[in-house]
Amino acid sequence: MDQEEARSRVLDAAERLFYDRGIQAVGMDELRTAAGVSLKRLYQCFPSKNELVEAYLQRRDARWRSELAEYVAEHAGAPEDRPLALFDWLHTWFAAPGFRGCAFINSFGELGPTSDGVACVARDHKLALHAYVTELVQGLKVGDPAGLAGQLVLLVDGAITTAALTGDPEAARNARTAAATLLAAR
Amino acid sequence: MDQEEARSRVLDAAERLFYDRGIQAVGMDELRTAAGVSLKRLYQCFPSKNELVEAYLQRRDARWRSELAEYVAEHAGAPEDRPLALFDWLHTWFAAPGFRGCAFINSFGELGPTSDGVACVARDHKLALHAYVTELVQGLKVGDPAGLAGQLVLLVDGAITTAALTGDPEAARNARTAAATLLAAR
DNA sequence: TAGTGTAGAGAACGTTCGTTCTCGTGCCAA
DNA sequence: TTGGCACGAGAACGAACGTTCTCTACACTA
Repeated sequence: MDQEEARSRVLDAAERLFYDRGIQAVGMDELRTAAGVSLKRLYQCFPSKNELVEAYLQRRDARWRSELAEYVAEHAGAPEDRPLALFDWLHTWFAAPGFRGCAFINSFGELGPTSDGVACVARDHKLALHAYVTELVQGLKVGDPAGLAGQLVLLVDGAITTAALTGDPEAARNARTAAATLLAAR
Repeated sequence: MDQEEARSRVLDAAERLFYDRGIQAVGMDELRTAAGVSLKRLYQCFPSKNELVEAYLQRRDARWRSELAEYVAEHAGAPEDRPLALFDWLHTWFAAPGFRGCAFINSFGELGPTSDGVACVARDHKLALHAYVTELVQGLKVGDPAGLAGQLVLLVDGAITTAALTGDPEAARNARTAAATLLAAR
Protein backbone atom coordinates (compact mmCIF):
# COMPACT_ATOMS: atom_id res chain seq x y z
CA MET A 1 0.00 0.00 0.00
CA ASP A 2 1.19 3.43 -0.97
CA GLN A 3 1.97 6.01 1.69
CA GLU A 4 -0.43 8.38 0.00
CA GLU A 5 -3.22 5.85 0.03
CA ALA A 6 -2.61 4.99 3.67
CA ARG A 7 -2.86 8.66 4.46
CA SER A 8 -6.17 9.10 2.73
CA ARG A 9 -7.59 5.91 4.24
CA VAL A 10 -6.66 7.17 7.69
CA LEU A 11 -8.23 10.53 6.98
CA ASP A 12 -11.39 8.88 5.70
CA ALA A 13 -11.71 6.78 8.83
CA ALA A 14 -10.89 9.76 11.02
CA GLU A 15 -13.54 11.89 9.40
CA ARG A 16 -16.17 9.24 9.84
CA LEU A 17 -15.34 8.31 13.42
CA PHE A 18 -14.38 11.71 14.80
CA TYR A 19 -17.45 13.36 13.36
CA ASP A 20 -19.82 10.63 14.50
CA ARG A 21 -18.66 10.11 18.02
CA GLY A 22 -16.39 12.99 18.99
CA ILE A 23 -12.63 13.12 18.90
CA GLN A 24 -11.76 11.98 22.39
CA ALA A 25 -14.18 9.09 22.15
CA VAL A 26 -12.16 7.52 19.33
CA GLY A 27 -8.82 5.92 20.11
CA MET A 28 -5.90 5.50 17.78
CA ASP A 29 -6.34 1.76 17.92
CA GLU A 30 -9.92 1.85 16.73
CA LEU A 31 -8.87 4.28 14.04
CA ARG A 32 -6.17 1.94 12.86
CA THR A 33 -8.66 -0.90 12.62
CA ALA A 34 -11.20 1.21 10.74
CA ALA A 35 -8.58 2.48 8.33
CA GLY A 36 -7.06 -0.93 7.82
CA VAL A 37 -3.48 0.21 8.27
CA SER A 38 -0.87 -0.74 10.80
CA LEU A 39 -0.18 1.38 13.84
CA LYS A 40 3.32 1.98 12.59
CA ARG A 41 1.99 3.31 9.32
CA LEU A 42 -0.52 5.48 11.08
CA TYR A 43 2.21 7.16 13.08
CA GLN A 44 4.34 7.53 9.98
CA CYS A 45 1.58 9.54 8.33
CA PHE A 46 0.59 11.50 11.45
CA PRO A 47 3.19 11.67 14.22
CA SER A 48 0.53 12.42 16.84
CA LYS A 49 -3.19 12.39 17.29
CA ASN A 50 -3.21 16.17 17.42
CA GLU A 51 -1.77 16.44 13.94
CA LEU A 52 -4.26 13.91 12.66
CA VAL A 53 -7.11 15.89 14.16
CA GLU A 54 -5.96 19.10 12.53
CA ALA A 55 -5.49 17.38 9.20
CA TYR A 56 -8.98 15.91 9.48
CA LEU A 57 -10.47 19.31 10.15
CA GLN A 58 -8.55 20.98 7.36
CA ARG A 59 -9.60 18.41 4.81
CA ARG A 60 -13.19 18.56 5.98
CA ASP A 61 -13.14 22.35 5.71
CA ALA A 62 -11.97 22.21 2.13
CA ARG A 63 -14.51 19.58 1.12
CA TRP A 64 -17.41 21.16 2.96
CA ARG A 65 -16.88 24.54 1.37
CA SER A 66 -16.31 23.17 -2.10
CA GLU A 67 -19.48 21.07 -1.91
CA LEU A 68 -21.42 24.10 -0.78
CA ALA A 69 -19.99 26.28 -3.54
CA GLU A 70 -20.68 23.62 -6.13
CA TYR A 71 -24.30 23.31 -5.06
CA VAL A 72 -24.83 27.05 -5.09
CA ALA A 73 -23.21 27.40 -8.50
CA GLU A 74 -25.43 24.66 -9.90
CA HIS A 75 -28.75 25.47 -8.31
CA ALA A 76 -28.91 29.24 -8.27
CA GLY A 77 -29.85 30.99 -11.45
CA ALA A 78 -30.01 34.68 -10.73
CA PRO A 79 -27.38 36.26 -8.44
CA GLU A 80 -30.05 37.16 -5.90
CA ASP A 81 -30.96 33.47 -5.55
CA ARG A 82 -27.46 32.44 -4.60
CA PRO A 83 -27.56 33.31 -0.91
CA LEU A 84 -30.86 31.46 -0.60
CA ALA A 85 -29.51 28.40 -2.38
CA LEU A 86 -27.03 28.17 0.46
CA PHE A 87 -29.88 27.44 2.84
CA ASP A 88 -31.34 24.86 0.48
CA TRP A 89 -28.03 23.08 0.60
CA LEU A 90 -28.11 23.25 4.37
CA HIS A 91 -31.45 21.50 4.35
CA THR A 92 -30.20 18.58 2.30
CA TRP A 93 -27.19 18.36 4.59
CA PHE A 94 -29.29 18.40 7.77
CA ALA A 95 -31.55 15.70 6.39
CA ALA A 96 -28.67 13.48 5.34
CA PRO A 97 -28.09 10.43 7.54
CA GLY A 98 -25.33 10.88 10.07
CA PHE A 99 -25.66 14.64 10.29
CA ARG A 100 -24.38 15.73 13.66
CA GLY A 101 -23.81 19.47 13.43
CA CYS A 102 -20.77 21.47 12.51
CA ALA A 103 -17.54 19.53 12.90
CA PHE A 104 -15.71 22.73 13.73
CA ILE A 105 -18.08 23.94 16.41
CA ASN A 106 -18.11 20.46 17.90
CA SER A 107 -14.34 20.19 17.88
CA PHE A 108 -13.99 23.67 19.27
CA GLY A 109 -16.31 22.84 22.13
CA GLU A 110 -14.40 19.66 22.82
CA LEU A 111 -10.79 20.74 22.34
CA GLY A 112 -10.79 24.50 21.84
CA PRO A 113 -9.43 25.35 25.28
CA THR A 114 -6.83 22.58 25.12
CA SER A 115 -5.56 22.75 21.56
CA ASP A 116 -4.66 26.00 19.86
CA GLY A 117 -4.47 24.20 16.55
CA VAL A 118 -8.08 23.06 16.69
CA ALA A 119 -9.28 26.49 17.77
CA CYS A 120 -7.37 28.02 14.89
CA VAL A 121 -8.75 25.70 12.23
CA ALA A 122 -12.28 26.24 13.50
CA ARG A 123 -11.85 30.00 13.42
CA ASP A 124 -10.38 29.89 9.92
CA HIS A 125 -13.28 27.78 8.73
CA LYS A 126 -15.78 30.36 9.89
CA LEU A 127 -13.75 33.21 8.42
CA ALA A 128 -13.62 31.42 5.08
CA LEU A 129 -17.36 30.88 5.18
CA HIS A 130 -17.88 34.54 5.89
CA ALA A 131 -15.64 35.46 2.97
CA TYR A 132 -17.60 33.17 0.68
CA VAL A 133 -20.96 34.58 1.72
CA THR A 134 -19.60 38.09 1.28
CA GLU A 135 -18.73 37.08 -2.25
CA LEU A 136 -22.26 35.82 -2.81
CA VAL A 137 -23.71 39.07 -1.53
CA GLN A 138 -21.33 41.31 -3.41
CA GLY A 139 -23.17 40.70 -6.65
CA LEU A 140 -26.31 42.35 -5.32
CA LYS A 141 -25.79 46.06 -4.93
CA VAL A 142 -25.92 46.43 -1.19
CA GLY A 143 -24.26 49.08 0.91
CA ASP A 144 -22.38 46.85 3.32
CA PRO A 145 -21.78 43.38 1.83
CA ALA A 146 -19.60 42.15 4.68
CA GLY A 147 -22.17 43.25 7.23
CA LEU A 148 -25.05 41.55 5.47
CA ALA A 149 -22.89 38.47 4.98
CA GLY A 150 -22.17 38.50 8.70
CA GLN A 151 -25.88 38.44 9.42
CA LEU A 152 -26.45 35.59 6.99
CA VAL A 153 -23.61 33.62 8.54
CA LEU A 154 -25.26 34.03 11.93
CA LEU A 155 -28.33 32.38 10.46
CA VAL A 156 -26.21 29.61 8.98
CA ASP A 157 -24.47 28.83 12.25
CA GLY A 158 -27.69 29.10 14.19
CA ALA A 159 -29.42 26.74 11.80
CA ILE A 160 -26.59 24.19 12.00
CA THR A 161 -26.56 24.09 15.79
CA THR A 162 -30.35 24.07 16.06
CA ALA A 163 -30.66 21.26 13.57
CA ALA A 164 -27.94 19.32 15.37
CA LEU A 165 -29.54 19.71 18.78
CA THR A 166 -33.14 19.12 17.79
CA GLY A 167 -32.49 16.77 14.88
CA ASP A 168 -34.98 18.74 12.84
CA PRO A 169 -33.85 19.82 9.34
CA GLU A 170 -36.59 22.44 9.27
CA ALA A 171 -34.18 24.85 10.91
CA ALA A 172 -32.81 25.38 7.41
CA ARG A 173 -36.22 26.45 6.13
CA ASN A 174 -36.60 28.85 9.01
CA ALA A 175 -33.20 30.31 8.34
CA ARG A 176 -33.97 30.62 4.65
CA THR A 177 -37.12 32.58 5.38
CA ALA A 178 -35.22 34.90 7.69
CA ALA A 179 -32.46 35.31 5.13
CA ALA A 180 -35.02 36.24 2.48
CA THR A 181 -36.38 38.90 4.79
CA LEU A 182 -32.92 40.32 5.39
CA LEU A 183 -32.15 40.29 1.68
CA ALA A 184 -35.43 41.98 0.82
CA ALA A 185 -34.84 44.70 3.40
CA ARG A 186 -31.30 45.42 2.27
CA MET B 1 -19.58 21.15 56.44
CA ASP B 2 -23.18 20.59 55.49
CA GLN B 3 -24.07 18.16 52.73
CA GLU B 4 -25.97 20.90 51.00
CA GLU B 5 -23.01 23.25 51.09
CA ALA B 6 -20.67 20.56 49.80
CA ARG B 7 -23.05 20.02 46.92
CA SER B 8 -23.14 23.66 45.96
CA ARG B 9 -19.37 24.04 46.30
CA VAL B 10 -18.88 21.09 43.99
CA LEU B 11 -21.33 22.52 41.50
CA ASP B 12 -19.61 25.90 41.63
CA ALA B 13 -16.24 24.34 40.93
CA ALA B 14 -17.71 22.14 38.23
CA GLU B 15 -19.30 25.06 36.46
CA ARG B 16 -16.09 27.04 36.48
CA LEU B 17 -13.80 24.20 35.40
CA PHE B 18 -16.07 22.36 32.97
CA TYR B 19 -17.05 25.53 31.19
CA ASP B 20 -13.50 26.86 30.98
CA ARG B 21 -11.68 23.80 29.85
CA GLY B 22 -14.21 21.24 28.67
CA ILE B 23 -15.66 18.35 30.59
CA GLN B 24 -13.27 15.58 29.71
CA ALA B 25 -10.29 17.80 30.40
CA VAL B 26 -11.20 18.08 34.08
CA GLY B 27 -10.71 15.10 36.35
CA MET B 28 -12.60 14.30 39.51
CA ASP B 29 -9.45 14.82 41.53
CA GLU B 30 -8.90 18.34 40.31
CA LEU B 31 -12.56 19.04 40.91
CA ARG B 32 -12.31 17.82 44.46
CA THR B 33 -9.34 20.10 45.10
CA ALA B 34 -11.07 23.10 43.56
CA ALA B 35 -14.24 22.48 45.53
CA GLY B 36 -12.35 21.82 48.74
CA VAL B 37 -14.27 18.67 49.62
CA SER B 38 -13.12 15.13 50.09
CA LEU B 39 -13.43 12.56 47.36
CA LYS B 40 -15.77 10.56 49.53
CA ARG B 41 -18.05 13.56 49.94
CA LEU B 42 -17.94 14.28 46.26
CA TYR B 43 -19.15 10.79 45.44
CA GLN B 44 -21.79 11.04 48.14
CA CYS B 45 -23.24 14.08 46.41
CA PHE B 46 -22.81 12.80 42.86
CA PRO B 47 -22.40 9.04 42.49
CA SER B 48 -20.73 9.41 39.11
CA LYS B 49 -19.18 12.04 36.92
CA ASN B 50 -22.06 11.73 34.49
CA GLU B 51 -24.57 12.76 37.12
CA LEU B 52 -22.40 15.67 38.13
CA VAL B 53 -22.18 16.81 34.54
CA GLU B 54 -25.93 16.72 34.11
CA ALA B 55 -26.48 18.55 37.39
CA TYR B 56 -23.98 21.18 36.30
CA LEU B 57 -25.77 21.71 33.02
CA GLN B 58 -29.19 21.83 34.63
CA ARG B 59 -28.14 24.42 37.16
CA ARG B 60 -26.41 26.48 34.53
CA ASP B 61 -29.51 26.35 32.34
CA ALA B 62 -31.68 27.68 35.15
CA ARG B 63 -29.27 30.46 36.03
CA TRP B 64 -28.53 31.47 32.47
CA ARG B 65 -32.18 31.82 31.59
CA SER B 66 -33.12 33.63 34.76
CA GLU B 67 -30.28 36.12 34.31
CA LEU B 68 -31.40 36.73 30.75
CA ALA B 69 -35.02 37.17 31.76
CA GLU B 70 -34.05 39.52 34.57
CA TYR B 71 -31.99 41.69 32.24
CA VAL B 72 -34.75 41.88 29.67
CA ALA B 73 -37.36 42.70 32.29
CA GLU B 74 -35.17 45.49 33.66
CA HIS B 75 -33.83 47.04 30.49
CA ALA B 76 -36.69 46.87 28.05
CA GLY B 77 -39.38 49.48 28.33
CA ALA B 78 -41.85 48.88 25.56
CA PRO B 79 -42.81 45.31 24.60
CA GLU B 80 -41.28 45.78 21.17
CA ASP B 81 -37.90 46.50 22.77
CA ARG B 82 -37.80 43.26 24.67
CA PRO B 83 -36.52 40.98 21.90
CA LEU B 84 -33.78 43.50 21.15
CA ALA B 85 -32.79 43.75 24.80
CA LEU B 86 -31.99 40.06 24.57
CA PHE B 87 -29.20 40.86 22.13
CA ASP B 88 -27.89 43.64 24.35
CA TRP B 89 -27.59 41.10 27.12
CA LEU B 90 -25.73 38.80 24.76
CA HIS B 91 -23.21 41.54 24.11
CA THR B 92 -22.44 42.03 27.77
CA TRP B 93 -22.12 38.27 28.14
CA PHE B 94 -19.78 37.94 25.15
CA ALA B 95 -17.59 40.73 26.46
CA ALA B 96 -17.40 39.28 29.97
CA PRO B 97 -14.09 37.65 30.87
CA GLY B 98 -14.09 33.90 30.55
CA PHE B 99 -16.79 33.78 27.89
CA ARG B 100 -16.35 30.60 25.94
CA GLY B 101 -19.57 30.06 24.04
CA CYS B 102 -22.67 28.13 24.91
CA ALA B 103 -22.07 25.50 27.58
CA PHE B 104 -24.77 23.34 26.05
CA ILE B 105 -23.51 23.45 22.51
CA ASN B 106 -20.01 22.77 23.77
CA SER B 107 -21.12 19.86 25.91
CA PHE B 108 -23.23 18.50 23.11
CA GLY B 109 -20.29 18.59 20.75
CA GLU B 110 -18.13 16.87 23.30
CA LEU B 111 -20.46 14.28 24.81
CA GLY B 112 -23.66 14.35 22.76
CA PRO B 113 -23.02 11.09 20.91
CA THR B 114 -21.85 9.33 24.08
CA SER B 115 -24.26 10.55 26.72
CA ASP B 116 -28.00 10.69 26.18
CA GLY B 117 -28.37 12.72 29.34
CA VAL B 118 -26.15 15.52 28.09
CA ALA B 119 -27.85 15.56 24.71
CA CYS B 120 -31.21 15.77 26.42
CA VAL B 121 -30.28 18.66 28.73
CA ALA B 122 -28.83 20.58 25.80
CA ARG B 123 -31.95 20.04 23.74
CA ASP B 124 -34.19 21.07 26.61
CA HIS B 125 -32.16 24.23 27.12
CA LYS B 126 -32.71 25.27 23.53
CA LEU B 127 -36.39 24.42 23.68
CA ALA B 128 -36.78 26.51 26.82
CA LEU B 129 -35.00 29.41 25.15
CA HIS B 130 -37.31 29.12 22.19
CA ALA B 131 -40.34 29.13 24.49
CA TYR B 132 -39.04 32.23 26.24
CA VAL B 133 -38.44 34.11 23.01
CA THR B 134 -41.87 33.08 21.80
CA GLU B 135 -43.24 34.68 24.95
CA LEU B 136 -41.31 37.87 24.21
CA VAL B 137 -42.67 37.98 20.70
CA GLN B 138 -46.21 37.13 21.67
CA GLY B 139 -46.79 40.62 23.01
CA LEU B 140 -46.31 42.13 19.55
CA LYS B 141 -49.16 41.21 17.30
CA VAL B 142 -47.50 38.98 14.80
CA GLY B 143 -49.04 36.21 12.79
CA ASP B 144 -46.69 33.40 13.71
CA PRO B 145 -44.98 34.09 17.04
CA ALA B 146 -43.29 30.70 17.28
CA GLY B 147 -41.94 31.06 13.75
CA LEU B 148 -40.53 34.52 14.35
CA ALA B 149 -39.13 33.33 17.67
CA GLY B 150 -37.46 30.46 15.83
CA GLN B 151 -35.76 32.91 13.52
CA LEU B 152 -34.59 35.05 16.42
CA VAL B 153 -33.23 32.00 18.21
CA LEU B 154 -31.23 31.17 15.11
CA LEU B 155 -29.63 34.59 15.40
CA VAL B 156 -28.98 34.04 19.10
CA ASP B 157 -27.27 30.70 18.57
CA GLY B 158 -25.36 31.98 15.58
CA ALA B 159 -24.15 34.97 17.55
CA ILE B 160 -23.04 32.82 20.47
CA THR B 161 -21.01 30.45 18.33
CA THR B 162 -19.54 33.23 16.22
CA ALA B 163 -18.53 35.20 19.28
CA ALA B 164 -17.03 32.10 20.83
CA LEU B 165 -15.01 31.19 17.76
CA THR B 166 -13.82 34.66 16.81
CA GLY B 167 -13.71 36.11 20.31
CA ASP B 168 -15.44 39.20 19.00
CA PRO B 169 -18.49 40.41 20.98
CA GLU B 170 -19.62 42.43 17.96
CA ALA B 171 -21.49 39.36 16.76
CA ALA B 172 -24.19 40.43 19.22
CA ARG B 173 -24.52 43.83 17.52
CA ASN B 174 -24.76 42.17 14.15
CA ALA B 175 -27.43 39.84 15.41
CA ARG B 176 -29.31 42.70 16.97
CA THR B 177 -29.38 44.58 13.69
CA ALA B 178 -30.64 41.50 11.89
CA ALA B 179 -33.25 40.94 14.58
CA ALA B 180 -34.46 44.49 14.23
CA THR B 181 -34.87 43.95 10.52
CA LEU B 182 -36.87 40.78 11.07
CA LEU B 183 -39.05 42.49 13.66
CA ALA B 184 -39.67 45.47 11.42
CA ALA B 185 -40.68 43.23 8.54
CA ARG B 186 -43.07 41.11 10.60
C1' DT C 1 -14.33 6.14 79.66
C1' DA C 2 -15.19 2.76 76.13
C1' DG C 3 -17.47 2.09 71.97
C1' DT C 4 -19.37 3.51 67.59
C1' DG C 5 -20.02 5.88 63.63
C1' DT C 6 -18.51 9.44 60.40
C1' DA C 7 -15.46 12.26 57.79
C1' DG C 8 -11.06 13.56 55.59
C1' DA C 9 -6.78 12.45 53.25
C1' DG C 10 -4.97 10.06 50.00
C1' DA C 11 -3.34 5.41 48.47
C1' DA C 12 -4.86 1.85 45.51
C1' DC C 13 -7.20 -0.49 41.69
C1' DG C 14 -8.67 -1.40 37.18
C1' DT C 15 -9.24 0.50 32.82
C1' DT C 16 -8.29 3.24 28.85
C1' DC C 17 -5.39 5.58 25.77
C1' DG C 18 -1.45 7.60 23.20
C1' DT C 19 2.78 6.09 21.88
C1' DT C 20 6.73 2.99 21.34
C1' DC C 21 8.98 -1.50 21.02
C1' DT C 22 9.54 -6.34 19.61
C1' DC C 23 9.23 -10.04 16.76
C1' DG C 24 8.43 -12.60 12.77
C1' DT C 25 7.93 -12.37 7.65
C1' DG C 26 8.64 -11.35 3.04
C1' DC C 27 11.26 -8.69 -0.44
C1' DC C 28 15.16 -6.91 -2.92
C1' DA C 29 20.05 -6.02 -4.08
C1' DA C 30 24.68 -7.81 -4.32
C1' DT D 1 22.07 -17.42 -1.39
C1' DT D 2 22.46 -14.03 2.05
C1' DG D 3 22.34 -9.88 4.47
C1' DG D 4 19.75 -6.13 5.36
C1' DC D 5 15.46 -3.56 5.11
C1' DA D 6 10.64 -2.39 5.47
C1' DC D 7 6.40 -3.73 7.01
C1' DG D 8 2.33 -5.74 9.69
C1' DA D 9 0.60 -7.47 13.96
C1' DG D 10 0.20 -6.77 18.33
C1' DA D 11 2.46 -6.68 22.95
C1' DA D 12 4.20 -3.36 26.12
C1' DC D 13 4.77 0.93 28.58
C1' DG D 14 3.68 4.99 31.10
C1' DA D 15 0.39 8.22 32.19
C1' DA D 16 -4.25 9.72 33.32
C1' DC D 17 -8.67 8.98 35.00
C1' DG D 18 -12.99 7.30 37.39
C1' DT D 19 -13.96 4.94 41.32
C1' DT D 20 -13.24 2.40 45.65
C1' DC D 21 -10.73 1.20 49.82
C1' DT D 22 -7.87 1.93 53.96
C1' DC D 23 -6.35 4.28 57.79
C1' DT D 24 -6.50 7.74 61.10
C1' DA D 25 -8.75 11.28 63.88
C1' DC D 26 -12.49 12.98 66.09
C1' DA D 27 -17.20 13.75 67.82
C1' DC D 28 -20.98 11.89 70.18
C1' DT D 29 -23.48 8.56 73.27
C1' DA D 30 -24.31 5.10 76.99
